[in-house]
Amino acid sequence: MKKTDKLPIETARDYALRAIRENIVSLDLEPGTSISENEIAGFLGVSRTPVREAIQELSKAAVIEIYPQRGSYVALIDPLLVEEARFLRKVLDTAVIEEACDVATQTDIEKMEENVSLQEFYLQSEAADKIYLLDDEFHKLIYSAARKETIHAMRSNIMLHFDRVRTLSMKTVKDTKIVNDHRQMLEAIKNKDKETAKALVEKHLSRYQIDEAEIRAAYPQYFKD
Amino acid sequence: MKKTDKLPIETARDYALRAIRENIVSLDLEPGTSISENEIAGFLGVSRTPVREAIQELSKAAVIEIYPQRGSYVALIDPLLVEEARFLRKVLDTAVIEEACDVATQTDIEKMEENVSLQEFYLQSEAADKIYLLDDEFHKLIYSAARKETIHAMRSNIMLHFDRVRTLSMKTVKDTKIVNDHRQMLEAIKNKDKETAKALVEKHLSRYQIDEAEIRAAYPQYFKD
DNA sequence: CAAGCTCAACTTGCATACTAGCATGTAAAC
DNA sequence: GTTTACATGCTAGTATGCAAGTTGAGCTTG
Repeated sequence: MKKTDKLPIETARDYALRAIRENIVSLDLEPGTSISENEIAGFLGVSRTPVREAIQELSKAAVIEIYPQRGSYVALIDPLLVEEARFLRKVLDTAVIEEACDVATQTDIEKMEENVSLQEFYLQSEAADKIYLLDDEFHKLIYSAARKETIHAMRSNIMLHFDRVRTLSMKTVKDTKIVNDHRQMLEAIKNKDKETAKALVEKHLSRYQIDEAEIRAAYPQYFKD
Repeated sequence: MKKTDKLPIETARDYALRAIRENIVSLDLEPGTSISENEIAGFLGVSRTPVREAIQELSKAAVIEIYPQRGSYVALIDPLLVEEARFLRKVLDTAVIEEACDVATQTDIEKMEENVSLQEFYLQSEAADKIYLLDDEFHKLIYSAARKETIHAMRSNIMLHFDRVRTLSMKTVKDTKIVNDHRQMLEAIKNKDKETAKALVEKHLSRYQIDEAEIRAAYPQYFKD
């Protein structure tokens, strides 16, 4: 597990949640790893209570399994849950980008424009981690433009399952294509072209699906079944 | 706030969550009411910790607002959030019932059959509360048939906003029509008729939308803005 | 050697004590 | 009468203690 510093603004609870979540998505906490409230509390320098609350929340999202009086474990990657996450993302992203085509304001579009430009900039600097963050931010901006921020927040927990696979597939999926997808999505929204936007979402998601079989073969110990 | 007995199987945390949630949906905890961890802990006969965890979860769903060192309040009904919940439900229910048309097994259909039959039975006895529970159960069965149980679980939190309005509109929406909708949905799934199924979902949801303006006029103190 | 028991070391669930910050009422100063 | 300082009592955030249960190592005993 890797340590992150606690930001001054966040509570101990939010800090613990962020730290654990980041480590799960990055796979620094490997699927199947046992974790304990005490251990993490000590590591992060906070007490058990905020850590406990963070673990409780992640167990709701089924990325941590709690066995009372025995221990807690980072859940193995469950292909059925990954599939559910992918289904949810496809259905929601599609519906939301359509809505964004209808109601996005000039301000919304400017924010997206700035974001995609930054992506294109970092593409040249080959700063993959920056692009990763901007990627998340871009999709969030679409939800925001569609006035569906709460849905986006709700989406993020189940998406953790998808995100772990995304981490594993990062090496094979080209940033160039991702950023290009985003640019095209933005143009579609500008043109209020729903059909193109929908098609782009599907194409975008399919990029991560291609090599799941390979990933599973390469990291069998991470997977359930 | 109304008291429910703690079920032997559930933890104090689950008990607190269930009790608070039920009271919010039923509006026995009215929108705008201030609540405190201490108060509820005393009322339910558990300590602050499980109550606190329950409140934290509900604050994530934005039905409780926490102001640190000041207090927590049952959120007013926010029309924008209600709209988001309705949007989410429409998008998801539609996609999921389509999927159910494809993959529902005979066992799934038998469970739904049993549920709808019970609804028709209680319709004659005019047991509205029973129908309410069966209603929720029926929609859950559809998600289950589509193998989208986790999405359903995730759905339930944001749906609280919608459910509060549903409580207020219960008097005007006729159970007869609801149950009839369910019967027709089940038949559509049996016939694998996706188009009819989708149309039924939209019709079904529109029933609750009709009188939002009236409700808002009747209970202005419950609404935000 | 093998089977079974004991017990220590863990785990999470829950309760409670303590801290820090905010709101409010009161009393004193002007 | 108005304002300001402060005491008081509330709040949630956090730390910690205790209870109850599981696990596994190691000893005991047959």
